[in-house]
Amino acid sequence: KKARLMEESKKKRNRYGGRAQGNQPSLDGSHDEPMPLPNPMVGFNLPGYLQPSVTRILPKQDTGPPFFYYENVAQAPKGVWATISRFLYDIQPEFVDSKHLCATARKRGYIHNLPIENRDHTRGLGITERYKSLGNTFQVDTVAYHLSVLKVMFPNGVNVLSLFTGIGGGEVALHRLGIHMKAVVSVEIGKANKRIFRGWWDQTQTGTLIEIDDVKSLTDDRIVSFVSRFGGFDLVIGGSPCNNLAGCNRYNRDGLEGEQSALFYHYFRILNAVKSAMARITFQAM
DNA sequence: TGTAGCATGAAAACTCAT
DNA sequence: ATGAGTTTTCATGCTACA
Repeated sequence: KKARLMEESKKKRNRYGGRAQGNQPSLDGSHDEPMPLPNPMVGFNLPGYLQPSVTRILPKQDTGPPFFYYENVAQAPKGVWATISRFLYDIQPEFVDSKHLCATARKRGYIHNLPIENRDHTRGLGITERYKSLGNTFQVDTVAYHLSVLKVMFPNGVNVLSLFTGIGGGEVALHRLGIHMKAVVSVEIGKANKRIFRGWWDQTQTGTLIEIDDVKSLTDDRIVSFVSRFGGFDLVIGGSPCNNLAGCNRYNRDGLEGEQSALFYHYFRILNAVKSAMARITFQAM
């Protein structure tokens, strides 16, 4: 019985791996390398957490500018995070369960005389669509914790390249941190998400917002022109689609080569285009 | 045409034992 | 270490109904 189970799981793994791998062989041929998730899932450090915090020294060429911030589901199919890490300069992922940064179960009473209509910036969506958009966005408390280091580094504000903006969780995090956004180039394909984000921006921000529909249409040439127009980006931020990675997908969990999740490679492409365009600018200035 | 409501499994981590 | 049972998971497709 044991042998049969082993055999079956092996077969399944091969079938799954073949599909996930697609016709795109991994660069070093090993897509099954281990990337264990930490337990507890607290990332490199947490505020007030009694545990040795990780010290990390990145190679000079990987420290930026620009800073970048990439996100996806922790529990992706095997090998996916290893691949993502390999493309993003072998930087180790910081896995965090947001339950360590926000309390979802807190019963409180509130007495106030504020208006109670039009409270949150996701108004105007149906409940199904709203739930989906909220479920897909950054967890603002967690992202704000990670981005909080930027506050003292950029007292005059930041230029942001925002990929897969969604309803703007990253921008909301920056805003809550009191970090001014001088300019945001936002790439988002969802009409409802764009409407929500634009509405929030117009009501809370004074900086420049440029909207682009599709990462595929953000060509290297356009990136060069944006970089020269804004003098470079301080932050490239985004979480690429999880559709083909997420555990609850029963139909197309095809891994990083899946139809939507393969857009990760555009994040990689665009980040490198920004880096090289910015390197050229500083070289010209010298 | 669009959406609320509901049904649909499996990979992989996790727990707990040996 | 290994294994069996349990738990968790940024989803998708169909149907009824407005």
